[in-house]
Amino acid sequence: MPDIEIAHLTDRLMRRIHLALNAKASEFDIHSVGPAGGILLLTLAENEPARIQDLVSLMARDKAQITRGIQALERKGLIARAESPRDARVSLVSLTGEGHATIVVLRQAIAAALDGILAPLSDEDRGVLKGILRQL
Amino acid sequence: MPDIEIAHLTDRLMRRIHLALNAKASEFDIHSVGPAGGILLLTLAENEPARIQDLVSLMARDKAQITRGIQALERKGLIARAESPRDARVSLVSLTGEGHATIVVLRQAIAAALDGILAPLSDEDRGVLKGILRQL
DNA sequence: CAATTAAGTTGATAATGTCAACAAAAAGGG
DNA sequence: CCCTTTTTGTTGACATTATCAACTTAATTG
Repeated sequence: MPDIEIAHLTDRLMRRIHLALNAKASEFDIHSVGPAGGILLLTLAENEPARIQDLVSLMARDKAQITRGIQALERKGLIARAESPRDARVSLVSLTGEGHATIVVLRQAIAAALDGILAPLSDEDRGVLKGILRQL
Repeated sequence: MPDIEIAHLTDRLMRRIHLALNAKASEFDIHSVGPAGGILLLTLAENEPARIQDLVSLMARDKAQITRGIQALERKGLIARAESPRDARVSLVSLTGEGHATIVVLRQAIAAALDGILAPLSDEDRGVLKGILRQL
């Protein structure tokens, strides 16, 4: 019987985070970016400026999704694009001021939800978990 | 700056597993149960027989989703329901022979995909990861 | 320069997720 | 007991997310 448990548990953890956030979304999701938009913003914050392709691999999602996610956030004024000087096909995406402001709130909400879920873990275990996940 | 990284990394890991499996789905997803159906079957296998409500909490999904997932698998002959003798509202779901057979294949496919993704981890780290996730 | 490859966009469609309303049975309290 | 409240599961309607192929434009390669 092959071992699958990690996949199983990961799915569960992800879903719990999702549900916890969703339950309180109205309190912090001011621009209604939704889960997808939120992840996009956060990924962007840590990799600014980024090309669409970068986001595709960082987020492990289809490029069509990223394109549309970016367009939605752009319409809301949370991000802006600049043309790449070296390649006319790519546009470099970065956060606007409003985008940065949004992220501050987002981060706190996620941190709070996560904290509730990770409660049974010691600080040490959290560190270990993070370290292991980073390798992947 | 609150710490969010674990959520981030978990999302990524989940997506990678999803993509890896999706890419080879045609090779093993004989009954086209899809990701949702697969998780349902596996959860069921480890908690047989289960009530809908059990699956709801085990899988951290909405009850409507579970109801429909169960109906789909039932139509495919992979699971069967029995009435609970103590409570006329609940039906106890369990795998049929065909359901069990399906799971064997499923497990191997997931194990293979997971193995590829977890490659950078030592056996020890995998154990630690599993242990930590179990606490959650 | 022609052919191929890479980046991004769009359209169409499928799969998942959410939420509220509902029926039927159980549980609890006077 | 009866009445009210809860629990369990189902359904409908809808929103969000995911997938896949076709296509445009620009870079790359030989």
